[in-house]
Amino acid sequence: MASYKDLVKLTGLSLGTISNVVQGKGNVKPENKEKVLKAMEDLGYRVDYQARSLASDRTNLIGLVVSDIENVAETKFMMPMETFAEKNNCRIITATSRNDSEREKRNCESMLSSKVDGLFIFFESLANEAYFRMLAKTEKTPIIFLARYLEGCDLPYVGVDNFFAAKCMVDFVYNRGHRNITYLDIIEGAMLSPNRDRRNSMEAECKARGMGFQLFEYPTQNDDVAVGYDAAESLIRAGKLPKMVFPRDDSFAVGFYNACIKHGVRVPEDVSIMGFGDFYSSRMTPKRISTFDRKFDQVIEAATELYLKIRAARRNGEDESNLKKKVFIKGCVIEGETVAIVDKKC
Amino acid sequence: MASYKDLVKLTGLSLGTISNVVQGKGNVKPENKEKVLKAMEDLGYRVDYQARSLASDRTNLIGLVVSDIENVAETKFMMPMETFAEKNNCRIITATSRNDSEREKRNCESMLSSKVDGLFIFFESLANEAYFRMLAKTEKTPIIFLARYLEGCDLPYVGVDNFFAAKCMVDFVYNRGHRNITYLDIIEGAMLSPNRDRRNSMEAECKARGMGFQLFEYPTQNDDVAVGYDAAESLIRAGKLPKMVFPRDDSFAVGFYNACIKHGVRVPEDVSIMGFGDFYSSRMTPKRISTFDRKFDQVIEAATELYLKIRAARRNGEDESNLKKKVFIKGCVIEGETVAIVDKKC
DNA sequence: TTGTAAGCGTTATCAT
DNA sequence: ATGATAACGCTTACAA
Repeated sequence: MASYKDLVKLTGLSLGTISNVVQGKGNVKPENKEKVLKAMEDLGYRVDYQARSLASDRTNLIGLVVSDIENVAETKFMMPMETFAEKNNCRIITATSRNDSEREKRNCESMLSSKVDGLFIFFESLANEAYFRMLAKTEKTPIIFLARYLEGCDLPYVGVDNFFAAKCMVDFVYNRGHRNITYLDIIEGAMLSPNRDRRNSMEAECKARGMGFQLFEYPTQNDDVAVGYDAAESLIRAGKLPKMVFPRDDSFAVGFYNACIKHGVRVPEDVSIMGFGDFYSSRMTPKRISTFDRKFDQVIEAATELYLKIRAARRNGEDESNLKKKVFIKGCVIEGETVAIVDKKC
Repeated sequence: MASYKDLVKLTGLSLGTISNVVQGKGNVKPENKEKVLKAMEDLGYRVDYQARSLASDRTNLIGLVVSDIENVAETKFMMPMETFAEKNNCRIITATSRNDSEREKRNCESMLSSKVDGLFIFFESLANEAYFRMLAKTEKTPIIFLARYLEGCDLPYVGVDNFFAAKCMVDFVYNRGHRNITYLDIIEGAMLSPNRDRRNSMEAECKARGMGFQLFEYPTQNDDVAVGYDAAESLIRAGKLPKMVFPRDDSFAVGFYNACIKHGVRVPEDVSIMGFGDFYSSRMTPKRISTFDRKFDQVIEAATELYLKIRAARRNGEDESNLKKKVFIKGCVIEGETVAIVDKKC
C-alpha cells in the first residue's frame, strides 16, 4: 500500500532520491539512503511492478504457453524456466492450451497484452500456423518455439535433434545385434515436426544399415500409457510380438512393458523395448526402460539464452540476422535394461 | 504498440469513448463503436494490462506458489487453476520454492509486488511460519493455503480431509478382513499437517477397531519411489514383509510394488498395498494400485470459490467473519487390485 | 452520447 | 546529491 509518496512524506526527500535508493542506482548520500531504507522498512514498502513496468517499458515477465502442463514432458520445462527467471529476476506467466487451438491463440494474445518481455510457445498442433506466421512478422517481443518448429517460419526455435536421436537409437540396438525393428506410433492428423523427423529418420537409419523397419500405427488421441498397454496385449494375443519394438515415447513404452509383465512375457528376453524421452523410466518400472534422454533442461537453457540475445539485439537496434535461430539439442541414449543383446542374425 | 492515443487520432473520438468501446462499457453510438472497432483492427491494437492495472487497481493476476511443480500432486493444481483463471479472465503467475524456504518467501514477496489479486500458497515446510503469520495480519490481498495448513493461523485454507481419508482407508481394509497394518513413512523434521493428520488418524482408527498398527519410518528426504523400492527390498530380504502395508503415498507405493514384482512377491496374495493420492496408480502399474483419490480439482475449486468470496467482501468493505475459511475436501477410496480379501484372522 | 482531466506508482531526464 | 517534472497507457469520475 505504501508508495513513493509516503516515503517522501516520511523522509522529507524527493521522489527522485527515493527512486534511486529503491533501484540502487545513482548517487545518494549514505545517511539519506539509510533514512529511506528505514522508512521502507517501517512502512512495509514493496515496489509496484505494474507501475514500474509502465514507466520503464519492460515488465520482467516472461510468458510460457504449453499445451498441457500435466504432461510429463512439458512439466520438465518449468524448473529450468524458473531457474532462468530467478537469475534474471523476472516472473513467469503460464497458460495451457488444453487441446484447443483457439485457447492457444487467446493465451498468446493474453501474454502479449500482459506485455511479456519474451514469449515461449510449445504449440500443440498446426492449427495456428497462420497466426504464428503473422506474429513472426508483426511482433517486436521475442517469441521462441520450444520443441516443435514450423517449416520455413522465421520464428526462432529450440528443440531436440531428432535426427541425431534416431541415429543414436538405431546405433544402440544395431550394436546389440538387432537387425529388425518395429516402430509403434499413433496416427496424427498433421504430424508435428519432432515426431515426423524422428520417425522418418529412424526408417532411414535402418535402411542405411540394411535393417528391417516395420511400422504399426494405432488410431488414438488419448493416453499413451493405455495405448502402449493395449498395443502389447493385442500383439501378444495375436502371437505377433516382435523382438524389438520402439514405442513412440516412454508413456507408450511403460504401458507396453507393463502389459508384457502382466502376460508373462519376459523383457528383454522375449521382447526388447526402447522408449523415448526419459519420462519415468528410471523410476516407475521394475526394470529401467532403455530410452533416450532429450535433455529438456538444455533445451530451455539454449532457448532462454537465445531469447536474451534477441532481446538485446532488438533493444539496441542491432542486426539480428547473424544469430543462430534454430537450435537443435543433442540428447543421449540411456542404456537401461530392456534391450537385449542378441545373436547377430535376428 | 498502438495505444488509445493512436485510436483517438484515427477516429477523431476522445479517450473516454475509446475506453468505453474497449471495455464494452457505457453508451456509445453504434456507428462510433464500429469506427473504433475498425481502428483497433487496423492498428492491431492490444490492451496494455499493465497500464490497465495501474489505473484500475486490479491486476487480474493470481499467484501460485508451489514447492515443486514437477511433483505430481502439485502439477494437479495447475489445470483446475487454469480453468478458474480462464473463467474469471485472469492470468496465473507461478513460482516454485524448490526446497528452499528463503526462495519461497521471495516468491511470495514477488507475487505481492506484482500486485496479484489473490495468492495461493502450497508451502513446503514450516520454516516460513512466522512470515506467513505476519502476512495474515498485514495483507489485504486474499491469501489462501492449499493442501497444508498452519495451526491456529488466520489464513484461509483448503485441503484434503485427512481424518476422513484415514477412516475410509482403514474401513476399506477392515472390511476386506485385514486386522493388522503397517504404515510406511519417512522421517520429517517437522511434520506437515496432512501427513500428521493422516498418520495419527490411521493409528487412532486402527485402535478403535482393535486392529494392530505398526509404523516403519525411513530416514530420507528424496525420491519417494526409490524409498518405496528400497523399503520393500529390505523387508523382503529380512523375511519380514507384512501382509498389509500403507506406504505414505502413491510414489512410495509404486516403488514398493515394483520391488515386490521384481522379487517374485505376489501382490496382493503375499502382500497387500494401499497407496495414497492417486498419482499414477491407474496408469503406471500392471495392477492398479488401491489408493485414495484426494480430489485435488475439488480442492482448487473450493479454494478459488473461497478466494472470490473473500475478495468480494474486502472490496465491498463487508464483514468476512462469517465466511468458512477452513475447508476440508472429502476424497474417496479407489478400490484397485492390490488389497487382498483375507480370512478374518490375520 | 461524448469529451476532459485527474490519477494510478513508478522511471528518467534535466535543472539545480 | 537532490528536486521537479513529464511520461507511461489506461480508468473513472464529472462536465458538457
